[in-house]
Formats: sequence, C-alpha cells, structure tokens
Amino acid sequence: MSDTLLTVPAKPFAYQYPRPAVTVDIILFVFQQDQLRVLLIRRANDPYKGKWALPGGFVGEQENLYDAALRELKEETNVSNVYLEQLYTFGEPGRDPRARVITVAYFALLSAEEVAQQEVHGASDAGEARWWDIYDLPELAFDHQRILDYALQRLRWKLEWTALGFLLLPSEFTLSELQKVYETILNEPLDKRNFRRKILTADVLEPTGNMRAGDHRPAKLYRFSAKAIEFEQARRRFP
Amino acid sequence: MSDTLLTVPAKPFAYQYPRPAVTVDIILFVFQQDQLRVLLIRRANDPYKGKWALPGGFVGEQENLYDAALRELKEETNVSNVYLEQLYTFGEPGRDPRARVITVAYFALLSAEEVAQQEVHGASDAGEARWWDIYDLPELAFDHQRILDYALQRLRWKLEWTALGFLLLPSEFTLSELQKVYETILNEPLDKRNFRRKILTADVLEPTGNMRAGDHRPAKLYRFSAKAIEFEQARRRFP
DNA sequence: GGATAATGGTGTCAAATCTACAAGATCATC
DNA sequence: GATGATCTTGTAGATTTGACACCATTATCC
Repeated sequence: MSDTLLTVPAKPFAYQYPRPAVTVDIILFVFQQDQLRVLLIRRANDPYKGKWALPGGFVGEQENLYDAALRELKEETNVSNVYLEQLYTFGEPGRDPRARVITVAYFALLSAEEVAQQEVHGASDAGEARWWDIYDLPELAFDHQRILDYALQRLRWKLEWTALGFLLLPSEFTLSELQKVYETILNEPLDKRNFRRKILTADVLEPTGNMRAGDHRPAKLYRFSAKAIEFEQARRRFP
Repeated sequence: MSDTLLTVPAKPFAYQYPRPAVTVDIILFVFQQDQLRVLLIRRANDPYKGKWALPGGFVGEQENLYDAALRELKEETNVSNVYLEQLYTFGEPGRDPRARVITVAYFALLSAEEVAQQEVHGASDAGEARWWDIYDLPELAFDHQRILDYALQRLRWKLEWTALGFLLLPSEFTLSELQKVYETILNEPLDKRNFRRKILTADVLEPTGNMRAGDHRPAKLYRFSAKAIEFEQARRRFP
C-alpha cells in the first residue's frame, strides 16, 4: 500500500497547518451478572489485528464530538440510549502507528434494561464485539488499556461523589442490587447498614411501592428521583 | 479571498477522513493584587478582530497536547513554569467561523513569584496581552467565555477538594494570604478559625520558620509540603 | 511612652456525622 | 414447623463540623 495524495479544500486565514485525525473512543460500561463489564471490539485489520479495542471512530466534518460518540456506538455496537460524558483527550504522537490521531474519549453507562433489550453482539462492521469483565481483560490495542484505566478511575470517583450508580441498573432496583454495583466497581465490600443509611439520607431514592419477588424475603424496589441525575454532592468543604 | 487547494500526503488505511484543525487554548490564572486574573490576548485579525481571546494555537504535527499548550503559552505570552492540566475538549462545529476547529482547553496556574519574574505583557506576536480580573471581563471571542466559565468551575472545585491554592502564591505565604486566595476564587468570605483548622489538619502545610514582616503583627510563613501537590482529598465516601 | 489601628492568632461547645457492630423479620423449601 | 437465605433495622462512642469572640503583636501617631 503506497501513499497517495489527498486533496482537501484549504480555507483562508491561518489554517494551512498539519491536521491530525480526530476520533472518539467510547468506554461503555454495563453491570451484568454481578460483573462490571466493558464493551470491546476485536480488530479485523492491522495494526493490532486480532487484538481487542475500544469502539470508536472518526469525527464527522460537521459533527459534535458527543454526537460522534453516540453514532459510533450505534454503528459499531448497535447500542443507543446511553449516558455519555466526555472523559479525556489523548493525543500523544505515536499512539497510532499509522498517523497522528487525537482521540477524545467518552465514558458511557448502559442500564441493565437496555443491555437486555439491545442486540449488542455481532452488530458491528468492525468485527466481533463482546463484553469483558473489567477485572479479566484481554490485551488491548493502542493505548486503550490506559484509557480504560482512566475511565475506571473516573467511574469510581463519580460513584462515590455523585449518584450515577443507578444508571447501570434497571429503572427499579433493590438496595442490595445497588450495593452490589458499588462493591463491584469499588472492588471492595461495604457495610450494608452504613451503605443504606448513606444512600437513603442522600435523598436521591424513592420507593416505588413494588417488591422484588425471589427465593427468599422480597425486597423493596426503589427508583432514583429525577434530581439525582448528575447530582453532585453539594457538600461544601469551606462552608 | 477564495479557497485554494492544499495537498496533504494521505496515509494508507482508513485515514482519508475529514481532518479538523486541532488547537490548544490555555486559561491561565494568576492571583494578583487580591484579584483572580486571567490572561487574555487581543485579536489582531478577523474574525473577532479587536476582541479578547484565550491564548492558544495549533498543535504541532509531532507534539504532545501538553507540550503544545506549554509552547503556545511561551510563544504568545512569554510565560513558562506553570501548572498545566487538561480541562475539556470543545468541538462544536461552527465555534470557529472559518473552519472546523477542535480545541483542547488547558487550565493553568502561575505562581505570584513567576508573575513578578516574567515579562508577560506585550510579549506576543498575536497582539496585546493583559491580565483581566475574572469578575470584570471584556467580551470574548469565539466560545471563550464558555471555556473560561468551565475553567473557573474546575478551579473552584479543585480548590475545595485538592490543595492547589498554593500554586497561585509565592513559595512562602501566610495563612491570611492563602485564605484570601480561597475567598477570592470561591467569591465568598470564609471563617478564619475554621479555615485555618481545615488547612492545618489537612496536613499539607509546614511552617518555614520565617515571618512575613509588615505594618502590623508579623505572620508565620508556610510552604506546602511536597506531597500536597495534586493531593486529592483521600476521604472516602464509602469507607 | 501610652493610646490606637490593623492584622495575626487561638478555643470551645453543641450538633451532626461517622464507624463499627448484631439481631430479628420474612419468604420459600423441605 | 424447622431450615436456609435474604431483607431490614438501631445504637453507642468517636470524630468532625459549624458557629462564634477575644487576646496578641506590631507600627504609628500623638
């Protein structure tokens, strides 16, 4: 494969500058079978052929970064209806061996309901797609391991200081289920009584009145109140 | 001015994609004369000719984003030796009327000592440069007001939950000076006794043994201990 | 040299919050 | 009706927080 010449229209003013490629990559987390999982795609082409990578792709000429992330997620993995938040921009030269690529990483959460409703696997042109346990990952392409580590750090932080744990659960859930999400993501056990007290006094949950039936004592179901979305802990350090 | 054609070498693989211009913009804060100030540059050319804008510029072909921010700061404002941290990436189409420009914004703090030592004003090819009180800003070019608001929000947050207030002061400072920084940035008065207790129990300060002479009772000088840099409040929400 | 002005420095108490920790309640199953 | 599994709840001691007022030290001014 030899280099060819590509002509692009140049704008006036000071825009005859080298233009890196700009992509978005998405770290899509789900909570499934008591595991925190992330969606990866097996690369069909070199470089890193056969390795697993984060879904992502080029930003369109007249496209928002956020929209690009949504679109790529839909195209490569058939996933929509997610929570999306910009994470960080990775731009080291050499992170893609082919060319200078600057990647705006997005951090995404998909609720358990959406995971069940959407057909995620194999919906990709880019190759096989599957969920991976965050604690048992394959070798990743490019610098994607680093991006993923950063995303996990952000997720943990957000979990402690905002109320987005519910985004990974169905719209109604029990406190035990929520606690399990927290424990899995933070990777440590939490005290049940203290956890309940903290979540309940944070005033972001409301009981739905329904109960989750099961093999044992039924559990109360809760939903998050609307204001809980993107609720950042309002506690001030210097009141 | 009509469009011309610019040829760029195309790489193999899937890189014949539209390439936006990528820039870095820097929000450089200083604390001067009891004001939180930001460095702005008056635009010498259209668009927004005569308006004030954040310093910034194009990312080099083989240049880190971080390095690009440092370099632009040096070139446009003759400032070096700053604390730099990536803030957010702004990429809405149309934010620059000339072309698609994606801007990685960096958030920067310059210590009082550096402000005094460096010749900041007029050191710019891009035009006049000057400090502006954050609470008394001119009209800004592009979407720079939004970027600045975002930076200020980040600064406030960081101030409450990490220990970077000292980055705006000289290497030795009094507790009153530090409190003044906090009050100015948070834009509200703080209780002196509680402020001191919180700062001192955070264990990020150490007395230098020196005193700041003045018109009145001399004040103890402190420095931040090394570990305080980028110290994130370790307090866990779910211990 | 004593009064004054200005800033630096300190302590306490009540309320709220946090941590560690154990026992009873409810359901299905056998 | 005994068992197993999960759900739910409370408290006491320690820590942290917020509100709040006074004395200390210096230079200056008379």
